[in-house]
Amino acid sequence: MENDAGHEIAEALGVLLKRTTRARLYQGLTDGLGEGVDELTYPVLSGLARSGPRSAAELAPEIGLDRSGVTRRATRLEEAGLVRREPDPDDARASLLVLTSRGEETVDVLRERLAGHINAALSDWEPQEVAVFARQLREFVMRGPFRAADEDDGTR
Amino acid sequence: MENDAGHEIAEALGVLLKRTTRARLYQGLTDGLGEGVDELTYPVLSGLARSGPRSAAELAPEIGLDRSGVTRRATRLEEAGLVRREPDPDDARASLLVLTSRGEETVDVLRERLAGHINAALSDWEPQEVAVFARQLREFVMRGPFRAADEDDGTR
DNA sequence: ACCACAGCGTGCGCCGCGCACGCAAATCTG
DNA sequence: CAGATTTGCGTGCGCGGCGCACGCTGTGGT
Repeated sequence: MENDAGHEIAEALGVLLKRTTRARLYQGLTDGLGEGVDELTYPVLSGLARSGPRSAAELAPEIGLDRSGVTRRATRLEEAGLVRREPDPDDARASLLVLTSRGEETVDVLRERLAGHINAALSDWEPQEVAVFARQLREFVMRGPFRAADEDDGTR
Repeated sequence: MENDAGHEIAEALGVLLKRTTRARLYQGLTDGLGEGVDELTYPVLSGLARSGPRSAAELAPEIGLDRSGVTRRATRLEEAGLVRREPDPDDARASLLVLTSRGEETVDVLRERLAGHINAALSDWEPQEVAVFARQLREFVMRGPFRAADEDDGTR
């Protein structure tokens, strides 16, 4: 069945995921950004930048990890000075993860690098083609079949 | 920068990768297919189905793993009766990984399930929209910024 | 005031991976 | 043809990340 788009998408995703498993996001994406930040800690940074200060437990399902995993990664970022732990003003036992100024700078750099690599790879596409693809991919990811089991619908 | 497609794609990929890290491909994708097959061994099956019998070392860069990792996964599949090791007729020290009939059936089932889930998720898209997206995604994966460091160009 | 409960961080065990070693076969060299 | 080097495979070892379960502290209800 050659013209079955589902198979084609599945195949492409398979290759993509295998690659990103190893060369996680991009070779040397986090070079020169200090010790704490790597492919593992980046999702924490990105999540915090997207949603503002949050607790580790609240961040966990979004990253697809246990709370303990987020705690460890956040600790690494804390030691690197990119994340700060603040007591939740509403709940003294909860501690909020907050990006420091250096953390915000770092995530900005990472985002810029990522977008740059992607735009460069798509430089020979038609601009409207790229725009369409971006919207479709976003839609596919949001409504597609890859939703985690215990994930809220993103409306916050 | 709202209309920068690079950022939008990067964001979507980030969410996708985080999700697929945990709920690897699809919840319950490998249910009822026996003990040996899971999200880890699937790439081996898929790779063998795509390229025919190959050695573990030859398969490794495509999966993004060390040879030893492929060996272990293949061993698991072998124990489950989905993969058979055959001595390479041209080289007695090399052993080729070959899908058994059950292995082929299994990978067919998996492919069908994956394509089914994807098509279902995209059921409210225009058919030509889906086709365009599939081609673009394939193009993006093949020529995009996520190539592994030591990977051939796919032309075989 | 007491008591179940919620939230966090951490020790423990598991699992997968990369590295390096040993063995067997092939290829090279004289 | 014989010895030496290279190639390819599988496996033992150590490392690192993860999930689970525990203990501790604070919260809310009765």
